[in-house]
Amino acid sequence: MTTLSEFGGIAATEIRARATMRDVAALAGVGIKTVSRVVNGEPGVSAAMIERVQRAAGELNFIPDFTAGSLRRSVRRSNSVGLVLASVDNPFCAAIHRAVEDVAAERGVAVFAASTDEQPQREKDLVAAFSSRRVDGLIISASGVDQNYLNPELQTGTPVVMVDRPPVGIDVDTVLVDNLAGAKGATNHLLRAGHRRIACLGDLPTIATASQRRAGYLRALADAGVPTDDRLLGEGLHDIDAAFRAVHRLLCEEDPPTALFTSQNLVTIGAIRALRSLGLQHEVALVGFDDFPLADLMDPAVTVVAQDPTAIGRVAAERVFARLEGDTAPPRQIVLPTQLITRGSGEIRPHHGATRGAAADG
Amino acid sequence: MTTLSEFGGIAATEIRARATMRDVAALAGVGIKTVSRVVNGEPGVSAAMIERVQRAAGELNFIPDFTAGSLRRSVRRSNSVGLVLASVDNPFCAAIHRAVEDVAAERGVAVFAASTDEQPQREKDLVAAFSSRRVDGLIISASGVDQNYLNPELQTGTPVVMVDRPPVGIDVDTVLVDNLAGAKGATNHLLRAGHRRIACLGDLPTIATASQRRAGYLRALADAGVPTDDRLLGEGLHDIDAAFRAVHRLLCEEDPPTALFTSQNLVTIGAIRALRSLGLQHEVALVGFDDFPLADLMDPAVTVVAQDPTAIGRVAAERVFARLEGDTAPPRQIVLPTQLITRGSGEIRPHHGATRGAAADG
DNA sequence: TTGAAAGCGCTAACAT
DNA sequence: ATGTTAGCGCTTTCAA
Repeated sequence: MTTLSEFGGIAATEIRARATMRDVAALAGVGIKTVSRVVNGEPGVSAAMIERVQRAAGELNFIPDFTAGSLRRSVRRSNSVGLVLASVDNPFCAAIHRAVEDVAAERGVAVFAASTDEQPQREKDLVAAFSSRRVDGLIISASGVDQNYLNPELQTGTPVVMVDRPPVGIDVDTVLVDNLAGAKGATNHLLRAGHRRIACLGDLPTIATASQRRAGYLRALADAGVPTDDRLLGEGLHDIDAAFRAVHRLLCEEDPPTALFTSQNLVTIGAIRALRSLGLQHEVALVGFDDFPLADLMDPAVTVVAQDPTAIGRVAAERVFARLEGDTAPPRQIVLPTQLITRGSGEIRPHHGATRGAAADG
Repeated sequence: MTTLSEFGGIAATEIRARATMRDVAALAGVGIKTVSRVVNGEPGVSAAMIERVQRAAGELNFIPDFTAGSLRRSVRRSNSVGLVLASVDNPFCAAIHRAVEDVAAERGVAVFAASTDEQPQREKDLVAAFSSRRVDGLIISASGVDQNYLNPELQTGTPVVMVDRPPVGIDVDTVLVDNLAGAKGATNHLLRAGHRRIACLGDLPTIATASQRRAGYLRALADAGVPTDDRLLGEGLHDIDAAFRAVHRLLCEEDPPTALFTSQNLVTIGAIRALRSLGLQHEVALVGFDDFPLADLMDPAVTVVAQDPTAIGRVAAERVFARLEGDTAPPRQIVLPTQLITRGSGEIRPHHGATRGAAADG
């Protein structure tokens, strides 16, 4: 693999310090300001000068230090934004990330992305890290319960946009999905199919989206006059395994639910695995909040309440840049709609008294 | 949503310029260097001074400008790295991203991530953008055919590590997967199940991984003395739709394959959709290169050659930091193994002469 | 049209 | 233990 030759441990290609504007100016025999003008495409430089400077810059492989420049620039921008997500590795977050990147790239802005793993302290640490790098704006999916710590940052005029979860303690632009309506719609869909024993399986109620989805579920039941049953309310389900265990237990108990509403991606997948392990995937109905790749290729295909993470990311990034371009209107809360996508699992009708593999429609 | 009051369009909370070390020094009534020492935890400051400076810094919400500092620092680091991927939104890339982030975070290093969409020009533009922000290192999954453009960057001593695809024109640390062995293993697996007409469906042969996987497929056939058939070689399949169409056509032609080797994630999914649309998912065997979420929940579950993107990202990041910490050994090529995960689709035995829904085992 | 000098926020080197 | 000065690479200001 080593094709470039080496002599006594010293690489054939010497490490050369990076060329500066001064170096380019010296080589071209001009003033440093002329180089600056050429590099930045400022007017008022003769064609001959431009040619001469560009030749020198090319020879030295000069790449201007953007951050050094912005130290003195009047409109001081780092041309970077910070993106704080649950995990860059999560499909929902990754879609937001990509959308943010696309909007930023149009403006020559680079994106720092980082993951909190839902740890409030990490959220703060990341914001501090981005802040000390003087990002022009922040897009944050909150992990902590309180975003008070952002106040100093806000006072400097740095735009902050919250995504997916509403902020607490600060008043900033926010891009959310209508979790309550989506959850209500999902539950109504199951009620319409004839279900009366519908379980709601969700994440920690301290997570705003989880509690809103739960509220939507409860609202739908109440509106339909269907009594709630605490045994059908699962909480604190954070990953696939926890969801699997909770659903498995639920279905093996007395008087199990005939339908499941799972309020989050990973919970949905855990539920599918539990249903399969009991052979109940065609008996017990399932509607999940949040779409996921290949949901349509499952057996049965999975009915979901789809969000549009790309739209969330795009709108959030647009808010950041609007603020940077001078928008001083009061903070806005933008609520994006959800969409119920029926694929099969949510249209299964209730199988009364069936614990496993049983029959008889309601 | 607007809870903070406004007066005549002027926010109640005035925008205050960010505090500088000088401001803190003035408020604390000390020299600027003392502030620097306290902020950076340097020794040789009395407890009383530390207390006084910290109070002033807190009062002004002082956050040091890291980039300004590194301008003068002897070991000049931005404490950031650039990550250039096909798309941050792709599960394989996102897993690499997360692993890089984790290694970087341990060192207080932030990650710029960006997507090329396989466009060579974008690859160059992104490297230039990161370069002008003086990233300490670069991790790149090549989209272009040639990485010569990185030479100036390399001359400055910036560590560059290539991931997933080998570099052309430069000699740097590289983290790859054993594509040839993996593809050969997948093909052998199908041969062992009795298949003789095995199609190979891949991406553009200009993509190194695609051509290596194809080579592995051909090698396996040659070793087994099975003649190749050009009609069974699909190329240039970039997305799910293209793969769907190619596989659909292939299976509807005369003398269709009894097994498929798909050399990439999206191609595998396109193939699954095509098989399903023809009702052949239980007749035609399938082994895909690259694992994907829920592959085990498909019907049939999908046999794959799994890569470990987390390991790729981790190892790549570790190489970058090893170089930054002074490792001057010749560039290394690190080849990570693949793993055949049998789940069902790859163990289907050949159904001779079957075009759709037919029977009779071989 | 061109360039010299000052200074952005910070650290290094050198006082005190 | 604390402070002063110069200077990182660039842009701004202002002069030529």
